Amino acid sequence: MEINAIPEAFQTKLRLAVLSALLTGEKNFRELKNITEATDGNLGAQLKKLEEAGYITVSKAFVNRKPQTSCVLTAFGRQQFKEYVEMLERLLGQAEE
Amino acid sequence: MEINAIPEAFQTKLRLAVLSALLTGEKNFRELKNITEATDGNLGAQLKKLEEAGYITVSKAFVNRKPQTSCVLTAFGRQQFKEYVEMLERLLGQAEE
DNA sequence: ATAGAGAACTCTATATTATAGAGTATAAGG
DNA sequence: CCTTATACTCTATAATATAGAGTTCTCTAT
Repeated sequence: MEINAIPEAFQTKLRLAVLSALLTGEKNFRELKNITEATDGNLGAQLKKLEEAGYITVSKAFVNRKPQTSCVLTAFGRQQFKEYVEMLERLLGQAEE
Repeated sequence: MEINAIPEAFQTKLRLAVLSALLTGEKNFRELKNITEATDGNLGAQLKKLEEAGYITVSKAFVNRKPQTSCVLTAFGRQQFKEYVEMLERLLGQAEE
């Protein structure tokens, strides 16, 4: 990954917070809303972007007779996150030599 | 540093690229322009924001009889960069346990 | 049947912010 | 003076994040 080609997924607090939360496993819409403190509309919009970019998978089902949207990080999403962190580590490392 | 309070400095490619470039030492306006491929106006605007936020120090002088703007990372800027990377590492680390 | 509740959406308007690009100030050199 | 180079300021535009209202869907209760 190059410093001039940082994916949009990492360029807002909200999307980054969503990805971070998903690193530790599946989360539903409510959980993400609590974690990020975003409004329904905004969270929905950003989830859609992350899904379209292939970072997460969104699935819908009825759980306890209530609708539930669940989000999981894709292998690609996890990999990109890792590469992003590694790029930053590399830059920071260079500086300390 | 908290995932819900990521500094704005890290929320665009351009500012992040500037900070990254400065990790390895002082850079002048032209160098930053080449590295980031930004326009004069945009680079100037983002440098101003980074300066106002205390991440960098901008100084002006005449070098070889030409005006030269030089930018250096402040201790605060370096520290914040480090904390940002550490936060991401922590999040990534959690996920792998 | 029908009404109501809860979840999560869609849609639209607004606010914020990044960006481009023109114009400007400054100092040096011819 | 007039030109050149640098780096700025200013303004308009484009892009995009966000808020919030309204909608859809399914289940439950009456």
